[in-house]
Amino acid sequence: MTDKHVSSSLNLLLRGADTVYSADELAVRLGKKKQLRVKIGLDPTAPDLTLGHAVVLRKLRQFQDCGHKAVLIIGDYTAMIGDPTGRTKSRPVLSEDEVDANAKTYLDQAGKIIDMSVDKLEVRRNSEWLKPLQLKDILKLMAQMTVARMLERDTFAKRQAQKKEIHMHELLYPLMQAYDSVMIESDVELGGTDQTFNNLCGRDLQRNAGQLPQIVMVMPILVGTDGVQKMSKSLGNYIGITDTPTDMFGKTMRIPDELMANYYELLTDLCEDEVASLVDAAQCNPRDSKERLAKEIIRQYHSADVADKAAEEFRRVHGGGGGQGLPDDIEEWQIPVNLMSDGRATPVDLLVSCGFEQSRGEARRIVAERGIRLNGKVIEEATQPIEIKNGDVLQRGKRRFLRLVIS
RNA sequence: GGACGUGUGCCCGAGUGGCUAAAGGGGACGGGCUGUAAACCCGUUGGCGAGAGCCUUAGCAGGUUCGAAUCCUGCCGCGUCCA
Repeated sequence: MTDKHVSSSLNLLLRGADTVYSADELAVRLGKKKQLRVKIGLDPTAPDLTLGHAVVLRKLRQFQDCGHKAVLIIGDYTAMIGDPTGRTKSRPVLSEDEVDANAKTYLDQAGKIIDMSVDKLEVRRNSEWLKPLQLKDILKLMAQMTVARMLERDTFAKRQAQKKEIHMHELLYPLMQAYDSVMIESDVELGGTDQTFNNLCGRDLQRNAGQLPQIVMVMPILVGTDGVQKMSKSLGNYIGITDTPTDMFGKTMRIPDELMANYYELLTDLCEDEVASLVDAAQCNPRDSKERLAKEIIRQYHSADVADKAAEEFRRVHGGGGGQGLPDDIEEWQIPVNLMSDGRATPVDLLVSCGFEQSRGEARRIVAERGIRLNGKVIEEATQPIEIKNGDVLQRGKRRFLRLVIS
């Protein structure tokens, strides 16, 4: 690698990063022209990946593309504590089978983003080195940290201020994660900004162990589709990596305009200038830029073809006024025979039975709210039987469709 | 271990014996307006019932009362202070 190469890959690698501790060190290490070990930790308790995870994984991919090696740590042992960042309650211990299953799903999904070839990826579980530790080893680990420093950590500090409880074992979490860095001799650790403290701990332990401290690169936390909170599955404001193209497209179109620039930067490869003009309302209709964004995202997890189709479908179903068209793929639902009588069925029965509504009361309400249509026509009466033909389309609100099948 | 508090619907939060299925806000959902954005407006937000209406619910278990989410007792969870 020439110096020129080094500086161009440095530019690429720094793109989108929130903070690097430190960029200078990174430049030096890249200059050594050896394959770097780039660590990323994952939590086997939550195997469903969102675009939030993608931000960090995409960065990891960039390192791989520059010739470096990704080291994925499956935190099967740290998961027993649960990252205090999420201030989750104590977590149930996962069985080995669960860890296996979760790790597999995770890898399947991550494979859509990172390079899975053997020379570019190493997968390890931290039980490998954490499990055999004796109390004396743990004490040695703990001796490398002071209480004051540990309590500096924002989540602990916050809880202290609010007089909330902090369990002693939680204090160990950052150390365990840091110890991972020592064990795999990582050169770079990637994470979200909420991981800054944990990752920096790794530097201390490595230094004490006589290793060159890892460079810590933290990526911004992706804001969810609500435009307010961090993207997470439990908050329901997420776009999943395994979402269908239709969902991915729809969800992306529904993000607040202000989020576009952010999503462009963190989730696509478009260059800054291009993004700048797309985001400038004077130069580009926000709707069109958002469509472009949705396409760019879907292309990565599906294909360019699929992305175009999703865009077309979206325009057809939702475009202009009320939106008349139907989606390409409508899930079919077989009406149970006992609901039908004389070719008729009651809306309430249908709605509850097909899962659109949880209770008959809800079903009655949604009909009263004029939220249910059959073949595009609003159903007025919740309890009057209506005629159903094979292939009729039942619609709830603007985006849920079901094709009724009568056998 | 002791003292005092506190526990309400998805969340926050009012109520402090009947008019309370329970104010208000948030969220969510539906409708309107739009670019299915934001903002804004309207509506819905325990179950059953075609309907009148009936039923279940206020940490848990009992009790007082014609009647309790509201008063009493015990238990549990949480919090603050003291040891």
